Amino acid sequence: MLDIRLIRENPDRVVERLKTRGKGDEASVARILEVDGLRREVIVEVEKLKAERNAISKEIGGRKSRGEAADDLLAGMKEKSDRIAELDGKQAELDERQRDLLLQVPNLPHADCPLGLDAAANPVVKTFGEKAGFDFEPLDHVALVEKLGLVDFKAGATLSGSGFFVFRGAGARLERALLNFLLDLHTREHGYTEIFPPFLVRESCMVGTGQLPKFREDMYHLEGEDLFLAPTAEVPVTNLHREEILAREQLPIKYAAYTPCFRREAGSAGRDNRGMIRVHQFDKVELVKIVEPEKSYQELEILRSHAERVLELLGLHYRTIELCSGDMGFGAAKCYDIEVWAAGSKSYLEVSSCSNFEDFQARRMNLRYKTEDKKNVFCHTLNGSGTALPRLFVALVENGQQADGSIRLPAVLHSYFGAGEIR
RNA sequence: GGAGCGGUGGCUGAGUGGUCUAAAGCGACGGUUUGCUAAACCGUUGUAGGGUAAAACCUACCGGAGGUUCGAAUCCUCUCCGCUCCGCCA
Repeated sequence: MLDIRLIRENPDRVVERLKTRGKGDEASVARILEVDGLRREVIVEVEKLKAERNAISKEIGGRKSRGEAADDLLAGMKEKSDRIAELDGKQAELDERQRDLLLQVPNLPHADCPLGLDAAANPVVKTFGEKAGFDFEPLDHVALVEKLGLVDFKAGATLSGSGFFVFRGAGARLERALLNFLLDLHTREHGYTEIFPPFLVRESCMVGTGQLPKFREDMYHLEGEDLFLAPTAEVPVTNLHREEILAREQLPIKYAAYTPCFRREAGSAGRDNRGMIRVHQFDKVELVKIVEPEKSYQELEILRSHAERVLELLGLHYRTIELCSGDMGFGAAKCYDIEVWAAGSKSYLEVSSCSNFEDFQARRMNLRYKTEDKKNVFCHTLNGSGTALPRLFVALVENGQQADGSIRLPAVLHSYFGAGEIR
């Protein structure tokens, strides 16, 4: 959520920055300012009336306690109170309208963010390794996992519908091995505190991290209960500190959490619907940071390096791209995507998205810290996948395949998996 | 699911309709005194919004939302959260 004062004081700058996203969001700035103006007019009037009422009530109290009559003061008070109630109602309505509008406005892209309207304008900022070479035609993961019995797509469809799958045998074991590897890496070597949160969260948490109110149709919602299935651990983990004022010494806070992620993927029917690339439930280890504002961009670079390290340890070729203004997610001010090469699919798969939200989420969830000079200031929040699993699984399977159909695993996984290859 | 008890400032905790401008204590911060520390004494001490050139100042906030009243921390209704016990349960 943007600061209403920023919009009030620098509307032109806000409009100019929102335009770089290319989604027409700047149109709401004028409406927000209009509501804000009306709102402040009402506030000035109602507070003046309240001050008068308070003064008269106090005088009435004083007289009554001395046993004096106060009828002259009581006259007209009822009308005054009714008018106050009326204006209070009007103000509440305007407050709500203003908040509704503000919650729909995306974050302002950072000044460094490359300008552009879609993925074509995203610069590659780093590449690691090279595409694996094969002296045979590599298969894609669907063929490989079915041949080896690692994943059962049909069973997933039977149980839950399309977009769900079942790991079996060595496939399930590899998934579990990867989770352990990732959590160990981030907690032991990168200094994150492990969190295992609830997978169901309140609406207020979904608003806090920015999924709601705008993206409701992408979320699973429980019938009869006001709970949502978390689409990412970002939601429960970042909201761990909602409505808090943290001590400066607590920062930076660094959390790593495994959760399954639930996404309806409404509107993307037919896209990537083969295999495990785009599914309704998948596993992910997420990294979340809560930091001081001055340090958030430096923390973003570190966060990104932690996600990249996963692929480097696994020996997987990847590229990191910087998202341009028009391709960034709703809450991000700056964002990197990390894409791993999958030799069978012959494509780069997004396995991590590392974002700095600045104070966008913190303002929504009222997450602050006390500065050295005792001011309460919104924290900056960041998160990045470290990493998403099914696509990592795909890359390992496709890049590790051998001519006989077996799969060779990177050395760091051997102890986790209990073997060096799957056959 | 049932019954009961609670929710007040950074913390403890008083407060059953009118100077509540929320007592008192603790803590924290500043000061005086002091060889140093401690003690003692004095003072300060929340959040948000509005307002102003800046101030002054004003408003709201006692879990949340409504209501009663000229006036609500206090009375009423609903609700959320916590704790205890019972039932059920992996």
